[in-house]
Amino acid sequence: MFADVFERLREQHGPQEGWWPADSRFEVMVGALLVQRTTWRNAAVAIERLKQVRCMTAERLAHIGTDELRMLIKPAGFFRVKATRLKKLARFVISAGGLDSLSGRQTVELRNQLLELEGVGPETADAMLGYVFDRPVLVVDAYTRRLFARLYHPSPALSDTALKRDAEATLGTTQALNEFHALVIAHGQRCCSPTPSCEPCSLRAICGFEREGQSRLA
DNA sequence: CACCAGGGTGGTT
DNA sequence: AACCACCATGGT
Repeated sequence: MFADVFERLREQHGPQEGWWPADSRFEVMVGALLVQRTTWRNAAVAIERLKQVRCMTAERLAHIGTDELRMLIKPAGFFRVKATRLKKLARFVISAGGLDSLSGRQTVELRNQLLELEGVGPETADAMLGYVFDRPVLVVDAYTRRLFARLYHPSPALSDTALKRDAEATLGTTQALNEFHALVIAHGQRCCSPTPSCEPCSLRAICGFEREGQSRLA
């Protein structure tokens, strides 16, 4: 299932190497928080503004004034809660002894510690594991659920943990799982809108189930 | 104008 | 466990 979908997505949208560009791993962590429930476009503006004032480091973020931080990240939306969460993230990284120190921990333990952070749920934790700590995990987001709900239709949708387990067992490597996530988003942004409109889409048999009656791969 | 975007939290039933 | 309101800006 995952290998087949991966092939078709890559066929249609091309390789997604170099997705999630950033100058540092810490910048990826910041981006993972800032992009929550907004577009990458808006999050990128906030990221640029942080870099312009040299605040894209754990040390600077931990000490910057909350009001100033709020103003800087305002374009990303939810700026009050996100400012608080960014400062807690920065303090966590510092107290842990830096990202290299965090990298030495077991994956399950690291994931649980990320989940303890305010504002870091399952998806953000997995994004950090995959794109910061090089761990082979599937990031399950709204696009992923929507695509596979349509794929399995009319059968009931798989749980997030079931999707993760299958994808991680099938695709295996961090690179493949990260690229798969990028492909799902690229596909979702073009074809799999909330209201299916996959006319030009080669995965139309999957996405257009409402017009086709049932989903199918063949 | 309404709706959506690469979630998460806290409260209620 | 399944809902709900809330957080807030910017594009279509």
